[in-house]
Amino acid sequence: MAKNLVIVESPAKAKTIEGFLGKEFLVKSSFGHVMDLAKKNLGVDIEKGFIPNYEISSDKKKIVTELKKLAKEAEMVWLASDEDREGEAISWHLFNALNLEDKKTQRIVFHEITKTAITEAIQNPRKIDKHLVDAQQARRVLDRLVGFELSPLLWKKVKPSLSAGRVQSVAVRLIVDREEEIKNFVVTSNYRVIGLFEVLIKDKTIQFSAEVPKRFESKEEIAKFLEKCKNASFTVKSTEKKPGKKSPAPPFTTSTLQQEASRKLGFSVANTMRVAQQLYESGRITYMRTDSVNLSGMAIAMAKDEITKLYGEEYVKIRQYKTKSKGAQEAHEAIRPTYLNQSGIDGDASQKRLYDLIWKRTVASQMSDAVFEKTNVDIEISNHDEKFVAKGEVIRFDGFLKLYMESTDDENGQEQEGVLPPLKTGDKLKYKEINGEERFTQHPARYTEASLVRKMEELGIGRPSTYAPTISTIQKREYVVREDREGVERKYNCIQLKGGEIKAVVKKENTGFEKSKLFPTDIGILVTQFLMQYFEDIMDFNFTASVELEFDEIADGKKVWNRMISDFYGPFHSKIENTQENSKKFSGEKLLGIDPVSGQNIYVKIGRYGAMAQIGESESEEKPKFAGLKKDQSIDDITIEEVLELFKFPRLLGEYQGAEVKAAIGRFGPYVTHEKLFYSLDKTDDPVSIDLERAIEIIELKKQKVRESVIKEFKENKDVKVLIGRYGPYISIKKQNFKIPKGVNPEELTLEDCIKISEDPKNAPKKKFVRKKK
DNA sequence: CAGTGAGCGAGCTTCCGCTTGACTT
Repeated sequence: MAKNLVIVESPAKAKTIEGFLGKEFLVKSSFGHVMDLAKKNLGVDIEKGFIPNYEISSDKKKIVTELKKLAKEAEMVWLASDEDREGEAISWHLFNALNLEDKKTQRIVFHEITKTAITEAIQNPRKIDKHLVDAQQARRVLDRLVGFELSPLLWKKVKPSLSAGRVQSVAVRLIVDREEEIKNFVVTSNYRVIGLFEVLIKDKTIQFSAEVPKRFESKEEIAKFLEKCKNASFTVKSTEKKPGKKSPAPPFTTSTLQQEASRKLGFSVANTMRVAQQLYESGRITYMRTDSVNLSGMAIAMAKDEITKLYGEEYVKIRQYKTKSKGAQEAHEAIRPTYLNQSGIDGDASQKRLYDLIWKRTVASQMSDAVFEKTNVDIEISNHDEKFVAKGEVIRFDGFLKLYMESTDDENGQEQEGVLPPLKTGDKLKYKEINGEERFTQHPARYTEASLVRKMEELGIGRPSTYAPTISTIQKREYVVREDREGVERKYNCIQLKGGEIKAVVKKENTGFEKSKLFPTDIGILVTQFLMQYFEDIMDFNFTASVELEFDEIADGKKVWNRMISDFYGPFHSKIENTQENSKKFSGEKLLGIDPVSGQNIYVKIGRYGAMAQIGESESEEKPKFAGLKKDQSIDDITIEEVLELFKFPRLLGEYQGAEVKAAIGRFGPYVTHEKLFYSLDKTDDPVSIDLERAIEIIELKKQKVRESVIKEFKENKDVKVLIGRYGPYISIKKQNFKIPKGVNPEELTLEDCIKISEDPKNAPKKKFVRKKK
């Protein structure tokens, strides 16, 4: 029996550490937090001074039982959760949940997973820091109070099942605000002029381009300028050389990894985290949820060796990076390869690509600066005050660029500055062509998942472990959608001087194209408006940062945690009560126009089931008519014609096999119905224009699919069927589904087998909440 | 799965941050 039990947070970490510690130590993991506020109700006793009601999380009962047993048998228990607020709380929860004794419990922390660091930690144990635990309790209770008082208010005032919270609501606000900025953005245009020049050097003609620094306001102004250029001579007036340098980006944190993987590999935030988890579990990289850019001494030494071996000593430059992000807790290292001498790994394509990115970024971070020589050449126009400027860039020493260059979010990219010919003052130049081109100003860019994470990190909102889940929550709640949008064609003016002639042409370009961008939905906009109106302080971008300061004071023992919560809760709760009583239903109702048939008002608004249109007044005696909007329609920009179309449903298409076929739009999108059965339409079908022929095609196709899905039927009992679905074969009995136990051949199932399987409580279907019918 | 939208009242939804598998019709 092991004398010592060490408990860490992650099982992969436990495995590594056990190797360092020898037989006397058993290393186990808690799989993160083991206790949390009660799931039901508020979980906080407000009257008694915000006493939290903790319980062991349902998915941790098993591990707690096991750890309890091991702790009892051990002589000493070492709580080795991470060295941050949450980690301290995990240790404290373990202490309570495992009924540990003070005298046989030690708290240890280490910053890197090396034998030295761990041995040193064991030699320097301490006790649980109760102040730090209190800071975590304050964080936890505040989030629960905010989330569990705001959400029910939304259910009542806006729509059921919605959610609000310190992090997610601000994330949605960022996207809503950005869309508003874009809507209000006024596009203007101006002209830039680029000349293609020729110079004769050693009997060779060399071409290069130069730009007029000034932007021209109009076509006419450009034409005048080009007219002058026709007869002008061009001379190099001055050349200037300046040295420049570029430094590598720091090693990856969760947030920067998500950004780079999005830009360079096109990964979603969730995908990046899934692949990184796989790399971590197979021991390829260090921990992937971190806000630290720090590398261990060992990692730096490995990087130095590797760079020297690959490129030589002049490429090495050891650097210590400092984190800039707000609220960083730095319990881990930066994300880096475990073994820097492995430049590649086995694995699937995603794993290889992500590893390659991490390896390059890490190694490059310890390499020399790239050194440039920048050249500026001014070109005089003999009959005009304006000048042309040619810019060139030559790399004198590539340094880290040999390996890796961080990409940017700027979609237009910078102009590539090429190599200029060796120009001297007084050189005479000839123009080949001079082009004036209309350029448009651009609205601020919509967020991608990764650029939203960057913004959140900048504001100190959310943590490395929650970026990906938060992004998926706001999409799951349908506050935000991630979409591609097609661009539109735009015309722009060009004027060219070539061979002494000036020619104007209109060219076309595609603009407004968006790939995987985040757009707010009607409901996202509405909820944001509601929260901004009644809870501006929670929606303030600095709210998290300011409560974080208070958490720090609690951690330092300068503030009592439940006093801080009490000070916050008082005014917050009055606002909740006030809004509850004094505000009306918040539906975003908008008067769209008049119904030409009835002469009544047409409104659009958000109802219990989402966006809808209404003809007539809610308060009138005669009940108004309602119609749901289609999924891709928005109350923001729907037209009255589109709304009137919606009221034409259900449309009778005709008869098929003696029964009516109708088309309509339901909760799950457009469908046709026939003999009381429903058939969803394809994305390409439009319920407004679909004809009987196509409807029959859809009906027959679905019927065919249903027939094909049947593996077995029983004459004796028509209710019982063996079917094949998305996840393989299953048993269906009167709309209830049961999975087939492993090792059973579905073809050989008898009716008795099926009934037996369905009656086994182990296979009972999960209880699902079904909305009651009226 | 399904054609709702008033109001009533039952029972339900909801937060953030720490961790992985179990599980889906």
